[in-house]
Amino acid sequence: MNRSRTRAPAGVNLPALRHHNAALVLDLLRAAGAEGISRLELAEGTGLTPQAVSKITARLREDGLAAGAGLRPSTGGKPRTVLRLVPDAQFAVGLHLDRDGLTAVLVDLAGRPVAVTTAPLDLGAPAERVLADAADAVRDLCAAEPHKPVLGVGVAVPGPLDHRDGVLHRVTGFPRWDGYPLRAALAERTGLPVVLDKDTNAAALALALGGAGGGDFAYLHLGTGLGAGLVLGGEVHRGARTGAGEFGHQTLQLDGPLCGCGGRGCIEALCLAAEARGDRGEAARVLGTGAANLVGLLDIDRVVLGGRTVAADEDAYVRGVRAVIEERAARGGAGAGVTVTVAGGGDRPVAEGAAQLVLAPVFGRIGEEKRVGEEKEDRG
Amino acid sequence: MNRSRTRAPAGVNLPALRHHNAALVLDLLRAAGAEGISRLELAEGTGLTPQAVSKITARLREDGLAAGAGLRPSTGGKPRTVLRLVPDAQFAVGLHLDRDGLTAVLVDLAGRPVAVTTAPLDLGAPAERVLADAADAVRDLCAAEPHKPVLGVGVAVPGPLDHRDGVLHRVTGFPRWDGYPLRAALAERTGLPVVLDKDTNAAALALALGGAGGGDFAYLHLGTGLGAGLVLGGEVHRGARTGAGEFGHQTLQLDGPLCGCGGRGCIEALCLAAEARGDRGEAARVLGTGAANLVGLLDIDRVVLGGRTVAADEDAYVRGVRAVIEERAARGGAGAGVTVTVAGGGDRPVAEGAAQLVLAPVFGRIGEEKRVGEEKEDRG
DNA sequence: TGCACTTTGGCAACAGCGTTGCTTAAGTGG
DNA sequence: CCACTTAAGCAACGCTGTTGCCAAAGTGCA
Repeated sequence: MNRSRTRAPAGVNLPALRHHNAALVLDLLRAAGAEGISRLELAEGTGLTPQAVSKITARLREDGLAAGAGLRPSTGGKPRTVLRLVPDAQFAVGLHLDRDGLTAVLVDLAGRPVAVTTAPLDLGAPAERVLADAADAVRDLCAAEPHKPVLGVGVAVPGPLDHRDGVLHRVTGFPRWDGYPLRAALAERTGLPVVLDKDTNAAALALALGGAGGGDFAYLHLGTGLGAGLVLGGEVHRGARTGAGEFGHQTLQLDGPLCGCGGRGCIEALCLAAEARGDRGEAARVLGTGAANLVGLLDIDRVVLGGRTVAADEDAYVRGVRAVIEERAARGGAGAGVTVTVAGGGDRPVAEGAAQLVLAPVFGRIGEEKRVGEEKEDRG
Repeated sequence: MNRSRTRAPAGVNLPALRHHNAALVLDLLRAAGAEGISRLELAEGTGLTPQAVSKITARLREDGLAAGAGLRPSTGGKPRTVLRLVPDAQFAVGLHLDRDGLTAVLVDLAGRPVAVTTAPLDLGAPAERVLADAADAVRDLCAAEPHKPVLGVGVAVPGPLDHRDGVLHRVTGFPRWDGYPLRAALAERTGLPVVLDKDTNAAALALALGGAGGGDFAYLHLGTGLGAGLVLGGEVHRGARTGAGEFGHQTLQLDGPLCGCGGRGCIEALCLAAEARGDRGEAARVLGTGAANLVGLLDIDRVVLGGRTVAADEDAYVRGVRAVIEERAARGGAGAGVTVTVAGGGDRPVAEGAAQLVLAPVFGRIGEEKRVGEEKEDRG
């Protein structure tokens, strides 16, 4: 009786099944990239029969989402036909609303950016103004690929927010946005579906789909603050209220120095203080200790570092974090085989990840259950 | 190309769809308990049409898994027929192998124990001996409900292990078990399917299904050591190598006192040291700080405490942990509305949770994807 | 008491899914 | 040139949930 509320209705009928399997095939096509993938490999990857894959791919080709891409060398019989995703069949817009700037990007189905816009932005300005700027950026980008369907707009924002409702909370430093229904407002302005998420989650999603291996991982963003994006089981973990990933204010030093949040011994405070006094080794060690805690708690495969502070000296941070994790693993603790890397690419991955928020359902990554029994609106 | 390995083949065909929907209905029937649930409520809960629910429940009734249970009062028309789960249609065995004792329980489909056995056990004894004791306990319990199908045996064990392979790792204090394929060995002995998991995960699963509300939560077990079981998105989070939940050796005090694991400032060391010197308030504060970290990182709804050390003074621990979380929430951090409770029931929930490891797939909770394309063995 | 109305739930027909059995296409190798 | 191998489509099929319709079983007012 109580669980019926906590679990979304997940009954599956035939259209939902069809959509699910098609998304699965599309996901494999995307992962295969430009080199493509054969029908039999798709069958193996999905667990479906080759005949079912043939039917599904035939539909995808009819819809213009897939196309043939040559033949494999024969292995003694008829050579396999290679299929590939048609990346420019559909597009999505990614928007990164930061404290001082706006980055907008139009990506194709493969996630590759085909147009990028950056502009200064004052998050402290009236909502109408910010909204207008954002809507303008979306309109300009859509003009880059006229007559091609744009699936929607993904928006990445710094502060706390609710991914489900698309409502902002107290964006740090900009209390005016508290309770603002950004998703609904932007959807009305643009006439497109809008998805809202935290910037760290968008970055994590971009990394999860960015080719650099699968597995569970944590993206740790160290800029003026410290936050995390978690990918567990191949999906972004947001928690019930999109609050997951509050990494900066984890206590790492009981009764430690006071932090801006009012707590004591927060990772963020310790890390930034060390960085401020020039002790980058200590900053990396603090970050690494927090990362090692996370690795042990969630049993993740990799840690990815990003943000301006890390970018200032990537090597030092990677080595420092890696050292702490490896030391703990060597003692018999968790963390053996965990890789530590940097995200690279500056802030653009955030905007691209925001666009992936829109693309994810197409490939069956998230938001699947919302479609059951609903009719999709078709917008041109 | 790389993602095909990280993601299990999830293609869905018609038998899989049928099983999925039937499991969904069974889950709602279980949640409804003895008071039952009507077809229309099932339809609303699953998102399927009433007619589909009628077909599915008809099959369940034929299989003896569901039965009628009276009528609802009429609301102006034909009264609804109430359906309920038939709990004693099938059973499952739960085994809790602890360092010094063995608890075995036979539960029905509703998760209620119908027979319990406890016996002393020496985990340091030869594997043959431990295995024989476990198999005997299983045989004795099965005799309690003869001629009724037993779905399998769930086994909860303290140390690190691999849930997927069913292989033990270095069980703390008992290095001999390292690499022992307990699942396969016990499956051969008993002739039943066996599922292996950590004791904290089993306890968490029992709590997740134990009626006390849904939502994501963490079970923190403080006994001779400190571990955690995480339930995220309604399912137990194990991580890729079943390593998730290593909570005791999270660093909470940089350069703090040395821990038995070789690290410094581990929660476990700080907490148990405070407890040893009689400072229970400090022990609770340490535990609460770790819990607050976890609440912020994962955005969970509740924290459940358990274990012998907590049981010695439940009030002190609950109040202490709650105080830390509420203080952080009051400052504007995460944790508003998070409840802190104790598990209660001593160690028996672990054995019951172990049995739930076997029942979970029946209700579509976990291990769904393994069934696609495979034929289930039927054992009587 | 009887009739109108509401609500439940099953029967029958149906569209559409992946599967199976078979055929055709398109290569390699002796 | 022929035997063999492998890939991929066609047709028939079983089974899914859905739809349209109707019987069953109540309530409530005349």
